Amino acid sequence: MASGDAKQTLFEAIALMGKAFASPRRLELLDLLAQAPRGVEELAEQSGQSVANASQHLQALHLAGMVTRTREGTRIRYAIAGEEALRIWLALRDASAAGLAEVERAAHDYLGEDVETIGREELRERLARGDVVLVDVRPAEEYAAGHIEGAKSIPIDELDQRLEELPDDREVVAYCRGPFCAYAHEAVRQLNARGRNASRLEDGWPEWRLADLSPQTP
Amino acid sequence: MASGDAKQTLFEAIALMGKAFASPRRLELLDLLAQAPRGVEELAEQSGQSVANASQHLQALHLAGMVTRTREGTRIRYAIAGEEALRIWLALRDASAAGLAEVERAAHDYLGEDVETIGREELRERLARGDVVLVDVRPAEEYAAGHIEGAKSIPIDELDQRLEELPDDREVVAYCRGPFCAYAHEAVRQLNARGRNASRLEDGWPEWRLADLSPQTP
DNA sequence: TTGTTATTCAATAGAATACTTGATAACTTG
DNA sequence: CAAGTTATCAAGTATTCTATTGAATAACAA
Repeated sequence: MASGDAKQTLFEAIALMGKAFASPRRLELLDLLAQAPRGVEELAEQSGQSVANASQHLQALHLAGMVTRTREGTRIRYAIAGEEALRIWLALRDASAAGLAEVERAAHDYLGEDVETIGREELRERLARGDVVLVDVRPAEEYAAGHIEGAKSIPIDELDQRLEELPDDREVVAYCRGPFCAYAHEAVRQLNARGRNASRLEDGWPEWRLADLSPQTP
Repeated sequence: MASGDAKQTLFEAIALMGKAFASPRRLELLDLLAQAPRGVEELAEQSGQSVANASQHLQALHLAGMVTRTREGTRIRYAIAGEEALRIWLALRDASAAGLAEVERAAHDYLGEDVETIGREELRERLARGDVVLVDVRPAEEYAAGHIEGAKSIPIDELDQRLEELPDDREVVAYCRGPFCAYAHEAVRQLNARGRNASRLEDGWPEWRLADLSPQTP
């Protein structure tokens, strides 16, 4: 039987990847990248940290194989590394949410009171029937980087000015970054306040995409 | 919109869970627990670390919600926390194996040359047809804690003395802890050396169990 | 009670990590 | 080529993590 040494190397390599998920700052970057690829400066700003720091975290993520980097002229574009990376990140997030009351509480504080929710499968069926208007309320760049087929982009900031763009004979479904993203909640509240029938997709774009990539995900 | 504070808390809570996967020693404990529940002392010994150290790591895993602990008289029995924990651990392990050439190399050093492999689905079909003898070559306690239905327990150490227990009109399939466990490889080599037709299941008990728990896993 | 066994706690030294600031490198554009 | 962007590197300090040691606790048996 081989030495325990090789086995040790194995665990060390996996831990290297695990370390990538051990810092809130890195997770925040990963969360942003799950929506759309970005440059270092944008990532730094949107996650509220210094550029140098963000760069270091991004390198750590890159070393762990969780993100890819491509040079685009003068900027470097980071993107999430692929299905595996996305799957781990979502699994970790969900497990944490399921396990810790603290997360629940924080989420509730952040998201506000509940609004009506619709599941992925139901949405798919109703889209096929032409039964609903689907609105992507994330920032326009994230929509541009990828979105649910058939969705219309109305960033949450512009929603109240662009209400008439939504046909009023159909129910509205809003979605955003995921279950812990406040945009869709907010959108549904605004729509309800205007007397519109609206609900939000239970999760967001990354989950939808992952489900499309590997149809067996629940 | 709520403060970024609650959002921050969210990432911190997830990172807490991520930290659980950031140390090779902890991962080794988790890997053992993925096979069967155990007491602290056994875990310490089987992973080659001091009892106090193992205890601390186990507490970290417990805090992160990855393991459960139950008192049983004078000993405390740790077990992997559930489907979620198992899924994350396997996802991480696979992603690491897929991404890093180093892991490949270490695995190859450890496992030796390739032997014939059979997939989960194929095994399931052939078991249903009564076409193969399935042998669990892990230690007896791990078999006792859970095994593939229809498998016979022959720990790898005893295999050469118990060859006649295997009917020689059927092919043998061996399985063990998972793709990086050497037992099944070794078993197939031994069987081949005796002129038996044998192959190993491509992964192991935890993967089989997870697939049963949530049938959609690939 | 007094051992015995199994586990955890507390203290500590050394290693690794996080974030800051200021300098440097790679590439574009004028 | 010089000036301007964008990203990384390097060094320093504060913090956190890891593994070790030896002592403390909890459950049980004699």
